[in-house]
Amino acid sequence: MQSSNLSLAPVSCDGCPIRHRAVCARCDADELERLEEIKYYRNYEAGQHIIWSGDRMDFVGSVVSGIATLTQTMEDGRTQMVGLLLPSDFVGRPGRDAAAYDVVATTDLVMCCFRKKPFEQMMERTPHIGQRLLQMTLDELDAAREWMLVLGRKTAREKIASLLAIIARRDASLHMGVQDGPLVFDLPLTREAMADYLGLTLETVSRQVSALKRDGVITLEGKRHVTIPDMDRLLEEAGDDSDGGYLS
Amino acid sequence: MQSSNLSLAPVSCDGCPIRHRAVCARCDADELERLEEIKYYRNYEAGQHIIWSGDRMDFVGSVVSGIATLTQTMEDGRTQMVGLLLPSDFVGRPGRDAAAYDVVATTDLVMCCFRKKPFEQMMERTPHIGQRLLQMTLDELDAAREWMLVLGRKTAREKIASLLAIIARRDASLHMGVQDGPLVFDLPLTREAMADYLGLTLETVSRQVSALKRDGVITLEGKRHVTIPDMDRLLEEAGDDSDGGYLS
DNA sequence: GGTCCACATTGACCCAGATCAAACGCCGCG
DNA sequence: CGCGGCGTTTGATCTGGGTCAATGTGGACC
Repeated sequence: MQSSNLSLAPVSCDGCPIRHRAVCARCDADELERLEEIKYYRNYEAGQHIIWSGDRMDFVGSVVSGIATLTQTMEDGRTQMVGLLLPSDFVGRPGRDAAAYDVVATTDLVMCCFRKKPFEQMMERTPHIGQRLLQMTLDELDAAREWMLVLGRKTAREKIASLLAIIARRDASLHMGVQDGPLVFDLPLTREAMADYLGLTLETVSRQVSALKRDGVITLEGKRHVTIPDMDRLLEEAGDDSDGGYLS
Repeated sequence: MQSSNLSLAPVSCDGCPIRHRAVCARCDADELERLEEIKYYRNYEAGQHIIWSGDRMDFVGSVVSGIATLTQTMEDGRTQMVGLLLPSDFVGRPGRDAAAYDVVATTDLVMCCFRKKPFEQMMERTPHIGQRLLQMTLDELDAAREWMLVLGRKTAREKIASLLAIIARRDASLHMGVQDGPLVFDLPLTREAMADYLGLTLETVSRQVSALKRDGVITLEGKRHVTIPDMDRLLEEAGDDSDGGYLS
């Protein structure tokens, strides 16, 4: 189950895979040095709770590798995912004591943690960190608002198509090969997690994925390996502007 | 229709009603002075479009008085509100050229605008602005995520109750009288706007409002004036944790 | 190779909320 | 005073997606 409990974390920021995308992106060598003093790495296994909603937070940090979900749950068990955390995404909120959401690792995961108090102090003195965090927060706010349209107004089929488009797009932006061929990727989520993201039941997710497959919008190998022969077609199914023309 | 086209805007920041809640909240006298050089006021009438999605933005700014909505619309006309802008809320995104959403005034409204370029430059030099904007953006992100739970998982009745609770709460926090009596306020939204906020049809909104009234959860005078005899009861109907215990 | 278990698919049925349609109430205006 | 329009309510009907239940599938472990 835990293929390796050895730390796969980078030892210093120099070789860090998220060095230029995380909160620390704008920091210079000097600032980085001070960050290193308050940072430490933690490993989590797939399925493990990283943070429980309501818990006192004594750290903030960045996802270095792996994937986690941010979820909210009502007393009766209804669950809504409110964020998907990918490498370089920030976890926690400076200036708040208690966690507002559950954070769960869906794959094995490495976090780069900063002790909260010193990090907050450093934010006061280091504009670069706050500036970068502002950028990232604005991006997340945009993503959240995009998602509100999906949740509030799209049909089940459009929801699934939207999710696939998002995952495909970020996956493409990761291995930045500008090959125009069919997109291929692995779904990092179970059907249930997809349902929690989309405000659906897992049965409906399963049915709509099957329908998209039947209609040739996607191809499946196994349950997780997806091929998208025609991205425009997928975007059409998602109900998005066909031009897809918003580059951040 | 336009009761008064005269500027009701404050002339200087000193007497400004949102002085201590807007982006400028942390600014000192000196910084405020520099802000005043790049600011100007604009008035809008109820119903007027303030910003069209996709338009080039040459300003950012704060709502001084009045209420506006942030909405996203699909080609086929389905619309989803993604934000409700109240006095002190910030409009526009530094570092982005094109507006991502439609902004529409739902009441007569006054905006305090800053020319975008100079504002961005000033943000670089004035940490206080960025810090405050970060706080505000984090709050909005939390609100958006709260809303994702409402959109994705709540029933129509719970959605209406949630919206009423939110409006009641912010209204209470405005006229900070800690009177524990029944809450009373005016709905700032039409049934259609409520529907756009909640991902419902206006008929369903109307029916559920009637149902809450019939069941004594709320009282209505006319179509807009709402009394909430028992806030805990309303929160229960909203499906929220009964304790309501998150103070920011 | 067989068993187990978690994940996934598929089917049958039902209901909350959408859709379509009609009518109400209120206000401003000729 | 009657007219028209907008926001709203209410009713009748339809349907997308939820619910409940059974079955399929593949990988880990004995």
